[in-house]
Amino acid sequence: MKEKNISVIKSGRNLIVKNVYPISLDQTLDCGQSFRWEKSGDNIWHGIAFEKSLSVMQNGDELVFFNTAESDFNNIWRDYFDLDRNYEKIIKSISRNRVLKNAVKVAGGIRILRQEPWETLCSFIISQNNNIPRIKGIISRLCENFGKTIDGGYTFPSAEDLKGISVDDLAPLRSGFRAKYIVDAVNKVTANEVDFDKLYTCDIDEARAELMKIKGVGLKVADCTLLFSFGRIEAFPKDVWIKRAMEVLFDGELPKEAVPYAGIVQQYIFHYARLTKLQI
DNA sequence: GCCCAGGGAATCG
DNA sequence: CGATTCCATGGG
Repeated sequence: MKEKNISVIKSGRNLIVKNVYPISLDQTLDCGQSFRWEKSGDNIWHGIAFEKSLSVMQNGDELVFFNTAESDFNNIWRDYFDLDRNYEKIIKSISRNRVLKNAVKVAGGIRILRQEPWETLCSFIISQNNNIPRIKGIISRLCENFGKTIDGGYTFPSAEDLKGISVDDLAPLRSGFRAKYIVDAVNKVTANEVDFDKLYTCDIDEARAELMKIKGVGLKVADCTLLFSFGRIEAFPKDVWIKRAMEVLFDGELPKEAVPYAGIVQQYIFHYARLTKLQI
């Protein structure tokens, strides 16, 4: 599993990371798996995760982590950006399929993030029957109202931060019918009725069922959480885009080359379908 | 006004 | 079971 030659070089207060291939920060941070990263005009991505603020930039095949300690890189960002998974091997394998080979051309720089479970669960509860700009707005207001202020912005409020919250308390989010789902998630997670720890390794259907104890969490939200937080690439979130794309591209059935890497391929297809607006 | 948005619950038949 | 309807809100 470990990729061979990631090299991490200190350069003043920055870290230069080389030999990560393939990776595209633009694709990875703007493909709908996360909602809190923003790129400034100077090509630098800014975000907050695990209560740490990060500015990061890509220069060709180099990643520059600004003002980042090696310990933070190794403890947080290395896993967050999934830098130790061998994507080259996966792409080689799925590219035997002609359509997937084309999808890789426009989306092959995506890394499946390993985000905080609570943030991902909450974000995709908010995502249901919603569009990405408004999802981002609601999440932004959630963080401003209930997160901690740190240098560079607000943290995503933990379930514990939100403990005891009511639907009325969430009114400033303007999240509509989803507020009651957020409340139920807060209640079940803080009460340990939903156990995140086992979701990394337990049977995938058991993991889905665990998350689906929460009202407002169905198969799609569960699979997004398992894929974008727990590295469970066998999860395959089926949203409206994917359903359409699967029909057009594959007559409804995932090519067998893709099955072992379903979740990663899902992101390639999702990004490909949205970019090309399905005029394929 | 209408339609749709990274769905899911409730309620049918 | 599968199919339909409703859910809040905002942009096109």
